[in-house]
Amino acid sequence: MSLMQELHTRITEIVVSEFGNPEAKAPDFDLPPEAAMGHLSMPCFPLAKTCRRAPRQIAARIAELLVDDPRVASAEAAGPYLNLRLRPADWFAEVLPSRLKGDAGEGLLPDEERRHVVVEFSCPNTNKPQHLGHVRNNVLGQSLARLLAAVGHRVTKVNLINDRGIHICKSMLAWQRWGEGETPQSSGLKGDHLVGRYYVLFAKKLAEEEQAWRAANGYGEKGTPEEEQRRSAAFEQASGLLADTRAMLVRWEKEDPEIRSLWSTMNGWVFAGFDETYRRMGVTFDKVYYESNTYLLGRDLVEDGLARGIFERHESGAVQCPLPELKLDPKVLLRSDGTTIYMTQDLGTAVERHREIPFDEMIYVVGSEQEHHFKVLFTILGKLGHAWAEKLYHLSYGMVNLTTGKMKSREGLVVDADDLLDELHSSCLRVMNESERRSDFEESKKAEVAAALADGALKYYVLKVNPRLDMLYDPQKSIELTGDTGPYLQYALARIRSLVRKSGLDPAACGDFGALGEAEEIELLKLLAFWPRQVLLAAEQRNPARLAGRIYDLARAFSSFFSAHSVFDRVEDPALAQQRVALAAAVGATLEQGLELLGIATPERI
RNA sequence: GCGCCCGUAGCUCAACCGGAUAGAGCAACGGCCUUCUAAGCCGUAGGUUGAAGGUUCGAGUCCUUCCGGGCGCGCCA
Repeated sequence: MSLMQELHTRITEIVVSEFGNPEAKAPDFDLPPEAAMGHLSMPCFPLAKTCRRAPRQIAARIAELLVDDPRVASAEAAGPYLNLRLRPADWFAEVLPSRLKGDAGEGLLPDEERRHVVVEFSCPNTNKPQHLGHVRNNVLGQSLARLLAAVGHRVTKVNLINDRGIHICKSMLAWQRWGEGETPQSSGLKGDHLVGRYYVLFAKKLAEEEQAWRAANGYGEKGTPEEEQRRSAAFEQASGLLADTRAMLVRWEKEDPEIRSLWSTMNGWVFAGFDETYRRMGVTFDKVYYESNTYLLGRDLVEDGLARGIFERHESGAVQCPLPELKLDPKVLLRSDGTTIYMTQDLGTAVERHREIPFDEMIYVVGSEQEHHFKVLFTILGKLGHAWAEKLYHLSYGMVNLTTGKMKSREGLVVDADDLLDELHSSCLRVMNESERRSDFEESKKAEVAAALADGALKYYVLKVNPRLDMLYDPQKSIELTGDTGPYLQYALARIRSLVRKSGLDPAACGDFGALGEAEEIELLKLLAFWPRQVLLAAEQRNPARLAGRIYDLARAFSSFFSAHSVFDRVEDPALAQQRVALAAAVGATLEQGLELLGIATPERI
């Protein structure tokens, strides 16, 4: 048990014995708002009711009884708050070795709370390259998976690629019609970018067709909203391009060899492109599924539900699920022509997934615009009698908006993931080339470091924002490399590594910490002591942004310490140098763990 | 119309599920490299937390109403 835990237990004992309240449990320790107040604080308000005593009296009494505790250097009541100071040497001796070894400590869940968690994320379409929205998804999913694993869960990362459907046929049709046999090789384009180009081209040709159609029908002027809606619907019926696309989908479903061949060729290009982007971002999966293999799942499930009276047949012939508990209209699960829809597939996929991987919990990392869909999905699975439906969770994240407005992939108004990484890469290179300190870097080394920094800049930019919120992407700000950024964190870590290396001292060889005690050192100690709990909280709340903030706090505290004090150079007392190196190394190990949990690269030198 | 989410410094975001004086970065201004990495550090300035009520020892956080914004409510995916 850690010192903090011991003291917490001790305080609970005091509360029980002093105030005769067997139910009471001391509130969690907090950091006092001012360092001068002490190391730990505890508000005593929550105890007031059950102890039937004023908070300040409780704080005072606990302080009184703790003064003689050998683990405590000082204990005082500041009004209703209890402020404690530990003996720094003892606290350092406990925390530093533990952080150096990367012990999870309180950050590790007890065996009975560990689960097998499936995290499904990324799930791209094969009709376009990945953009910033996908980046947010990838980076969130990857980080969440690592966080959950870090606190003791077993995690399976899963990707379900949307590789079929009418939208895929659009890029296929455009390539077939206007591509003139262009390939990634002939064009020098990454496969996903090439296909994306034809998806955009399709949208352009369709818009032209619609314009011509409107002109021919005398719809030059914009009508009322109702009229416009009718016209759009009429155009959808009249469009030759759309009709051809639908025909292509039918041929695809009939496994027409020509269409299937075109499909696998173009998908192959996209997969190769995706692989490169994933590799670049350090995103990996334990299992990859393809919708072309799973899209038929679910029909039997619906038929079965119909037979069991859970679903009903509408007079049109469609099968639907009534949803009075959500106060919603019935959700159609099979169209009147018997075909399946998105929801049907998701139902089938979930059931199949649980059969294959008997998870305790599954997290879908999907944009917030699908909250309604998942609410309905989980409800229907529950109605079908799957107890695990309660263990499904939609990690809903907000949209990434641009300073110029919304992203629209059909119109090519997106920030492309690869382009953005390239831009960040050259920005990092430029800074390195301008720096005299880095004049001895080899060119290949520079490129390697720039890649790592670009990785950190992008991921941290995305991860530091609470997933739930929409975020704004500002191209100017995102290539900033100073201040609250990924490179700042990576830089702090690289400095520590260099420092420890140059000191020639073994951080682990340090047994005594009596020389430490400067304000900046204590600040670091507190952050390190709370670290395992922060990891646990971030995992519990499924919020990497929480951890990102704590990593930044730690890096900033170290930078302050580093500016204020010499670690070993010109430090007279060898014991002090040794202890400061151990402190630096412990911070380094923690930063390293934190960055790893965010999926951010940690270059040795910067 | 109904449902969900958001509104904090000029801008982008924090605030450890209700705790002490709401914090960072960027932008602005002023300092700090013959010493362990200046992608750094220190300082100045910047706020009626959209508005009004309420709940309580205590509210940016919870409740109500209003204002403003986003996203949904397909036999599309």
